[in-house]
Amino acid sequence: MEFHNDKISEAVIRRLTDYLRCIRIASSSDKTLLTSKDISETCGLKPSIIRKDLAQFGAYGVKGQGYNTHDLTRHLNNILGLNNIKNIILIGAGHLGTAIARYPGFITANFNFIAAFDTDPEKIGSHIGHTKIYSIDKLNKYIKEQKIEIVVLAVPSDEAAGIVEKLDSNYVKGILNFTSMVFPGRIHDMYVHNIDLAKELEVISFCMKNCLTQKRDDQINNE
Amino acid sequence: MEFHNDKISEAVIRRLTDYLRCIRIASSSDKTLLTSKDISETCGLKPSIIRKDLAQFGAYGVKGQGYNTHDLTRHLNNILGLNNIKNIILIGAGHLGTAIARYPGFITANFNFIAAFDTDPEKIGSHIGHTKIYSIDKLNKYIKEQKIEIVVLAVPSDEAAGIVEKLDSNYVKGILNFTSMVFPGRIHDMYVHNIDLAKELEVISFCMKNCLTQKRDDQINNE
DNA sequence: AAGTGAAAGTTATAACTTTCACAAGCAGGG
DNA sequence: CCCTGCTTGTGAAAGTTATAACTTTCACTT
Repeated sequence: MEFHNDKISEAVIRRLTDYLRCIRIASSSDKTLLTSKDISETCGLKPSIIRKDLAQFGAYGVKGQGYNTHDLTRHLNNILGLNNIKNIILIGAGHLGTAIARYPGFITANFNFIAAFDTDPEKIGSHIGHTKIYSIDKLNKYIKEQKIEIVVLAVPSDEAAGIVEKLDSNYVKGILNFTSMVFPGRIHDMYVHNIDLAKELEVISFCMKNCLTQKRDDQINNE
Repeated sequence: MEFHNDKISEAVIRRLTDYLRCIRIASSSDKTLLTSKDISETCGLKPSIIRKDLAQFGAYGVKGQGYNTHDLTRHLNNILGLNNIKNIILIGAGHLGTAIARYPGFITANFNFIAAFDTDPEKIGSHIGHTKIYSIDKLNKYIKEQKIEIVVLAVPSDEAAGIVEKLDSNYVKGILNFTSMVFPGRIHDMYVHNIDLAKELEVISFCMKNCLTQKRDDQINNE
């Protein structure tokens, strides 16, 4: 990779994905150049930080003009490693798991649900879209055979810990955890990322009442 | 409210929700006291920041002992405003919307989906659990009548902007946006919170490759 | 009833992030 | 071919956050 700086925080990465989305939205129009101001208006961040984030990875812009949407998309995809298709699996084919597997955004980002796993005998053998559901007994065998690195976990919360514990960490390096179970950032050298939908609602609910400014990491006032 | 400090960042709020979840998980055992170290081990944060976060809102702990799980839960729920039931609505009763409405974590956090809205005539009149699906034409009428403050948006991405634009901002103050559409933090005085499931996968994918440390806001190394 | 250990609360500092302000430089027009 | 306007890229300053180290206080023990 061609970028010089040696340390990038997760916050920066999150913003890069935002920029990518903003470009996607904007490029539906015929504009071929976007300025940091343009992007800032879509995603609500300040132009200065957008410029700084992008400059960190190289001078992608043209002074006086802005950023070429096509080039910038390519660069961002490259930084984020989204250029090649990554096979991932789904564990738990309930309502949420099914919805996740069908979520169109994954395809855009080049993630492919190659298989799903569940305990329910009625589900085993059926499909979610093109993704076949297998018995969870075959999970680690499949992981090994297909060298699966990323797993999406959408089982009932009380089953989550047991499954994570058993996952073959020789192959699995990342877990996207949609259960209400909380895991520390790393388990057996696997990177775990917790997403709790209710949490997001809790945050928004608090922010609604207390937020005064409109920036991302809001400063909030209480009496 | 009894807390003295006047500024709280969103990051703190996110951590508070984590603590709440950690307590929930831990309190299934018979422990009545939890230390900052206990909590740190479940959620992967450092004990010092947990103590600092909690101390900011008052001295809830007992020196030498830890935090009383019951008291701390009550305090955290109080800070986050989760003690009373909040009626919310769902817009878009597709796969994702349906899964969200069924997500058990919302009930725990006292959020109640009082109604859902969709354009599909076949869905209108049917139910997701106890939540009835109405025509989207009746959306603003319903918002006004029921004084809805929080809306969960799970429609196809290309419909998102149109719906947000039309929402009655006299009542709606918070939008939880599950579409791939990106909104700035505030629109017409409504606080918008974007959740893109693919984004989380993008972040984890990057972190997997590059993360070296195990803390939340990871420091990442590239060559 | 004093002593001890353990963990909360607190403070100071280091690390990191964001913001501002300005220099640099490209494109288009005259 | 230079001049003008505009936006990037950057370096320093401001602001913010996390961390470690320290002090306090409680409960339990003897």
